[in-house]
Amino acid sequence: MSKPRAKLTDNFPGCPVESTLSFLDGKWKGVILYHLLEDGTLRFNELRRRIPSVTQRMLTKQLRELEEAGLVERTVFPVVPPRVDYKLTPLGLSLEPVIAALRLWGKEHVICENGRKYMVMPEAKTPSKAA
Amino acid sequence: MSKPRAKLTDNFPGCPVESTLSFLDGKWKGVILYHLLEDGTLRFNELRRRIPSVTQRMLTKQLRELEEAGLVERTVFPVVPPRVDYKLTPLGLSLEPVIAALRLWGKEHVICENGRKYMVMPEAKTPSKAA
DNA sequence: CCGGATCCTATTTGATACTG
DNA sequence: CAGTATCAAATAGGATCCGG
Repeated sequence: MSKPRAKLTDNFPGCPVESTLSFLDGKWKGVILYHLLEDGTLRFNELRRRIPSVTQRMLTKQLRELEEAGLVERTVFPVVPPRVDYKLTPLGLSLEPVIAALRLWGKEHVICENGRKYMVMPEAKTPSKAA
Repeated sequence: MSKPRAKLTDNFPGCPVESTLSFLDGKWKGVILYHLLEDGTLRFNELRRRIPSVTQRMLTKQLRELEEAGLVERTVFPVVPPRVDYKLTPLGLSLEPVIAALRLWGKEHVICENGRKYMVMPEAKTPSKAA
């Protein structure tokens, strides 16, 4: 702990971009947020089923980080067997446009099948030239 | 090589989100893209000056990854001293709405000063949790 | 059902020195 | 100026077992 690597970037113009990305960091936060946006409230194992290749440990971990960031709310029901619900906080919900933008770009420019990635160049399909 | 960690997620609904994020992954890609969007073309050290805490090694690495992803174009001028320009490809430019969304959210919900992060809740205007 | 605790490996990043 | 090369540290992620 002698020298904590700069957790975030410098306070420079690009900072807001990095700040936002820092909340989406980790292998599963994007999908988690996506599913919570879609379904509203999900239990732990419901989330797990929607993200088959995530391990219990990592799902827990990423959910805790999202919770700590104030994006996700965790509700524990004192019942047996245990029941824990996850849903987005207002702050989490406010990420909707961000997730939407990420999703849109992915749908337009990446073909994702069977775990493989293929790029789709912009001119090949839509000549939406904004340059 | 026995079991390569799934590089990407499953081909599930959240996939486009994850795909896009995978291109922005790494500590500096966000800022790099931001600055290239802002300034159009930048030389290596110009980029470095805009991102003071990035190391030479990392800047090179991330730029190479962006190049390989087809988002950034690298131009080497055969002169002495060397000159290398970086600019976005059309595909890279198409990320503009994504970066804009990330940036907007960051500006609205995160205060980033002196390397510290403070959240700004959507309803409460004052960050009562800042400790 | 929802985790926490351990252990272990892979990947990422940083520090530093060197080069055409 | 724009990198490479090496080494070491830190982190992330996965596998597995345990527990209320």
